[in-house]
Amino acid sequence: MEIKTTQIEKAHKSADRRIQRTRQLLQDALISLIQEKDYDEITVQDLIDQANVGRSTFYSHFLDKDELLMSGLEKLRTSFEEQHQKLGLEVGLKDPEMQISLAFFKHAQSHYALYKAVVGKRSGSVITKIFYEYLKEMFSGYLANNESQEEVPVELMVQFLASSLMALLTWWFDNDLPYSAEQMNNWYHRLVGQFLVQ
Amino acid sequence: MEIKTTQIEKAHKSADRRIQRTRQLLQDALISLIQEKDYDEITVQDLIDQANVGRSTFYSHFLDKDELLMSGLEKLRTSFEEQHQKLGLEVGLKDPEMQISLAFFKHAQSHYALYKAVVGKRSGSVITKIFYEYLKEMFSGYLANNESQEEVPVELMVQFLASSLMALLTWWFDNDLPYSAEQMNNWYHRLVGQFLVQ
DNA sequence: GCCGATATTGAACAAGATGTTCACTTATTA
DNA sequence: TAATAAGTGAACATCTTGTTCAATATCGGC
Repeated sequence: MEIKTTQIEKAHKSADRRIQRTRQLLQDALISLIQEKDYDEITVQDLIDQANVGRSTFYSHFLDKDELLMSGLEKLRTSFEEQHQKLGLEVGLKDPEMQISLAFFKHAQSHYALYKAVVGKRSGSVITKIFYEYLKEMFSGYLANNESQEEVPVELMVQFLASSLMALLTWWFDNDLPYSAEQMNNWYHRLVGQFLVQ
Repeated sequence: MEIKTTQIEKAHKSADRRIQRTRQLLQDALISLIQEKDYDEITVQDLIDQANVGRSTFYSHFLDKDELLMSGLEKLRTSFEEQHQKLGLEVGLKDPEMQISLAFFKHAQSHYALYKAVVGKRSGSVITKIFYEYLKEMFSGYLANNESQEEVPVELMVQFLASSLMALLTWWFDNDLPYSAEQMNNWYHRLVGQFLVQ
C-alpha cells in the first residue's frame, strides 16, 4: 500500500505496471487540465476525475498537487536535456546552434501547449518558481568568466540571466510565438550576450 | 450596508471614520501577517482575527483577499511616487539621482519589511504579477529611443527591463540588502543601462 | 445632544476542498 | 495459481470560502 519511490522514478527494478500507469495517468491529467484553467484552480478532485483514478490512489503516489507538478517538470527537464544533447551532436560542438538558449527556445516551441501553461500569464507561482530554479541551475555553467563585470556577484548575474530568459519566453508565449526561435535567441543575445560564454 | 467606494479611496466627501478605520485595520493586518507566512497561506480568517474585525465586515469592504492586497499595493505605489517626486526636487532634475531605478532601490530599502514580503522568495504569484505590471508600466516611459536595438519589440524590451529590475530587487532582499541602493543601481545600469534613457 | 442613516457584528449556513482511513476488489508476477 | 501489492471509493474530520440576517454600535447633519 505504501509506495516509496517518490523520488526515483526510473526504479529499474520495481516495475509494477500499475504504478507506472497511475502516475502516467495523473501526469497526463495535469497536463491536460493545465491547458483549461490556471494551475492554482486545479483541485485534486479535478485531477482524479480527469485521470479516472481513486482518491486514495492519488495520495498514495503524491503528497499533494505540487508534488505531482514537480514530477511532471522533472520529465520536461529530462526531455530538454535529451533534445539539447541530440541537437548538439547534430550541429557540432563549436557551432552557435549549441547555444543553450537557442536549445531552450526550440524545446519550448516543440512543446508549445506545455510551455504555455508553465511559462505563460496563467501559470501559478509554484510552477514559475521551480522553472526559474532550473534556469538558474542551468546558467551557473554558462557564465562568461569576467573580470569585466566589476564584481557583480555571480549569483546576481545568474539571477539576471535566468529572469531575462524567462521574460523573453513569457513574452514569446503570451503572444503565441510571433517570431522564430532563432529570432528570439538573437534578441536574447543582443540583450545579455555579452555576459555569456560564446 | 453596501459600500461602493472600492475604487476611489480618497472619497473627499464620504468620510465615515468607521470605513477608514476598518480598511486600515485590514491593510495593517495583511502587512503584519505577510511577514510571518506566505501570502498564499494567509486566510481571510487570519486577517479578520489579526485586524479584530467581523467576518461580514471584511466581505463588505473587499471582494476577497486579493482585492485587499491590491489596495495595499496601490498605497505602496503612491508612496513611491511621492518619494520619487520629493527626491527629484531635492537633487535637481538633470541629476543622475533622478534615475527611476535608484529611486526604486531607495524606496524599497526604506520599506524593508514590506518589500521583503512583496518581492522576496516567499511572496505569492498574485503579488509578483501585480508588482511586475507596475514596473512595466513605469518603464514604458523610460525606454531609450533606439534605432540601435534592431527592432526589438517595445513590449519585449519593457518586459526585459522590468524583469531585470525585479531580479535584482529579489536577490537584494533575499540576501538582506548586502549592498547599498547606489551599488545595486550601478549594477543595474551596467547590465541594462544601454537600453535606458540617461 | 438627538436621531436617522449606515457600518459592524457574529452566529449560522451551504458548498467545496483537503487529506486520512479501511475493508474490499483487482491486477501483477513469480 | 497463489501470495503480494496496488487500486477503490465511501465515509470522515477539518478547514476555508462567501453569504445572510437580525441585533447592536457608531457616525455626522441638524
